Amino acid sequence: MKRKITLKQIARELDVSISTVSKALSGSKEISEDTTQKIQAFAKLYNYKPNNIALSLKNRKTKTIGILIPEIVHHFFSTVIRGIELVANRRGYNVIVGLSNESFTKEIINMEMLANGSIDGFILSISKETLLKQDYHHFNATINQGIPIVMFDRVVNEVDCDKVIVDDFNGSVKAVEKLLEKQCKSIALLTTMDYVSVGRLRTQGYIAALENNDIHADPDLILKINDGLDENHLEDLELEIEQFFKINPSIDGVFAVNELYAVTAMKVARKLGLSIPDDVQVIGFTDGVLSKHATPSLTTVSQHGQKIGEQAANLLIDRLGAEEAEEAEYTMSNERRSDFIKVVIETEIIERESTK
Amino acid sequence: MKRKITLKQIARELDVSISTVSKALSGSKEISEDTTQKIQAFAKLYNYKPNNIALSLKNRKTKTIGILIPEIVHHFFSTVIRGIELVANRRGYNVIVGLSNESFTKEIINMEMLANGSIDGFILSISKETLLKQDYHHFNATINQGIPIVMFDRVVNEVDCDKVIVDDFNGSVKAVEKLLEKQCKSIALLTTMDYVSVGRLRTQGYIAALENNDIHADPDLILKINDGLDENHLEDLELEIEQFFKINPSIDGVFAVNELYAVTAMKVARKLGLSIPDDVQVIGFTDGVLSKHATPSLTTVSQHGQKIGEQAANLLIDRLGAEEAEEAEYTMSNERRSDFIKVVIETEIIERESTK
DNA sequence: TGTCAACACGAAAACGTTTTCGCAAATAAT
DNA sequence: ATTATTTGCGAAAACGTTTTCGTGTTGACA
Repeated sequence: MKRKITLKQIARELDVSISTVSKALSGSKEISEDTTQKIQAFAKLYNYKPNNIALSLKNRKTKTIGILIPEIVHHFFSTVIRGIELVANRRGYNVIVGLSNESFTKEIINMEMLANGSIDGFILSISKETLLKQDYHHFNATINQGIPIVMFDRVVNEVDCDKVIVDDFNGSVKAVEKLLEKQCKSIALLTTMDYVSVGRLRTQGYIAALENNDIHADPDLILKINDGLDENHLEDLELEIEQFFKINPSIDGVFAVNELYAVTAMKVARKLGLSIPDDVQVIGFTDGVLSKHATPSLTTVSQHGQKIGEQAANLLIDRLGAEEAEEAEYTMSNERRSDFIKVVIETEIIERESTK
Repeated sequence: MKRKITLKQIARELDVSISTVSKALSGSKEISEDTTQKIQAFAKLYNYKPNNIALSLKNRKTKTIGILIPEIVHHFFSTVIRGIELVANRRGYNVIVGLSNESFTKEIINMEMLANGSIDGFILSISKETLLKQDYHHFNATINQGIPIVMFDRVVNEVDCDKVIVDDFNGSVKAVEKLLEKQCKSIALLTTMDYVSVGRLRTQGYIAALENNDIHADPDLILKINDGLDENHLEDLELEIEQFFKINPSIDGVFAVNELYAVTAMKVARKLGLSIPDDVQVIGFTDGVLSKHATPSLTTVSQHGQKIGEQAANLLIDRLGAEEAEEAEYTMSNERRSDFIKVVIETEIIERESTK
């Protein structure tokens, strides 16, 4: 069990100073060719690699990004992580993951844990509880400490930072207009409570699309589902949707703000003897495994999670680079209130079997 | 933009030494109550938190675990991560994630990147390419450097470390026996190529279960699917399975080693006019979103990914603790070849609509 | 032979902690 | 009043780097 070798050990072994070793390894021309050769050979032999922690301490940056998301067992979030990891790695960064579990407190604890030097910046999506509480002080505190944040998907105006969002509004508009185009006359909306910003935006898109086509949005056709825990009370969800269908037999099109609602709607419809897409057409938001492999496969609004992750990572790393540059220059007394960027990722409709 | 405050700054501000501050904050009784009060108040006011990097350097441990998995957009792996994160956090550890993307090279690069001080230990699942190459030197090298590894799911005998595995063999046996119990006479197996150890084990379980019941396993009923990239050539997968069904019309039961194969089989069966579960019953391995929400919902062998993650994390952290203890004791010249633990997580059959 | 660069290298500081040890002053014991 | 013991604090080392600034040795040049 050989611990990793350090500069000091190499120095002692070769009877030179630590500085000489360091310089030789970085190829400084301050050191003679002879010693450089010798040192490099020795280092290679013992597989020397500089200790990251020591470097982090010295450089006051860790080259790692903190990701903070509400839940990881979730297709959308994991694609985002994949995107982040992809560009982070390409640009020499590591990725450390924290899970808030939709809890305000865990979000804060996680942030504080990572903000103490472990990471250079955050990429995060806000937990539901935080959204409910509307308490964003921890984000602002972190930013004030000089740690940049990039928010994605679930973002909020109260925090000044770069943001990457899905074009929820237009995505919904597109979806609903697609249904209209396919001759749906009575389009229902399956959505979440309003405090989830994406839910709200998608609802607005639904309404706007209808009104664009001179159709008055009938409140009875909107089902706001209280998703305390989503996955877990599947029965309730099914029941609720079934009731909804029974009360509104006119429904011939369904737009659901997530996959689960969409496939559940299909299930219920079939149970009620309705055929898809002949009697009811369905479009969901979020293009995940479910949509692809459901029968019939589901037409969806794809969010391009990976692209979101990539963009977020690029924004963050760019900003980290910029900060460094600023510090290097004359200290920029003019407090450059650098403007923050909001990237909107366009959605795309993927047509499958649940629409005609 | 106030950088985080350090001991040094507090010391300067309060006109005491750094050591005094440090001691006061840790509540050492070496320091008078007066100064302690003063210092603690000041620290609280300025929200002092010790710098993690500095601590890591000093203590030569980072309190973070490196997770290295082939793919994150995958229900099973993300549940494992959730499990790891859960106990890691509870036990004061952070979690840093690397993705190998099933690539041998990326696996090595990632390991080396993290092994240079960034983490205290690894939890990993081996990439397919590595499995194919059968080159495990990087794992052993890491272990020799004193960095413990815990492998899960895709493990390998050639590396001496703790392991957490699913009881693939018995899971398969249970599944097949369940089908037999439900009066299936001709049970097909949809599996992967043999180099994926879990695929092999599940295949063995299938054969054993049949033989236990005095049925000769018919090679024609075994379809080994070459999943170069799984998700991406869905069409091919469907076609291949369809051919298989046509050649073997006797099939009245299907056991698939993963969800995707199972739902695809159901899709194909339905397409061929077979009804599920009346004509064909299906059981899949891996209990993910697909199984739960497919129609009909899929009877599966659940792997308890989260439990696997929790166990793995506990094993690793226990070992890290043990190491520390060893160092503390007299240096243990007797080279305690500590025996490694292999935890087997039992599977469980979750019955749903795809079986009678 | 004396002066000056160039060369090759080392000492030391810095990043932010914790901890051991030493030392003075204050208190206690004789 | 003298010695012994506590009390309260600071100096310094250590973790592993990089980098700035010296400094001694060599060779060239006048």
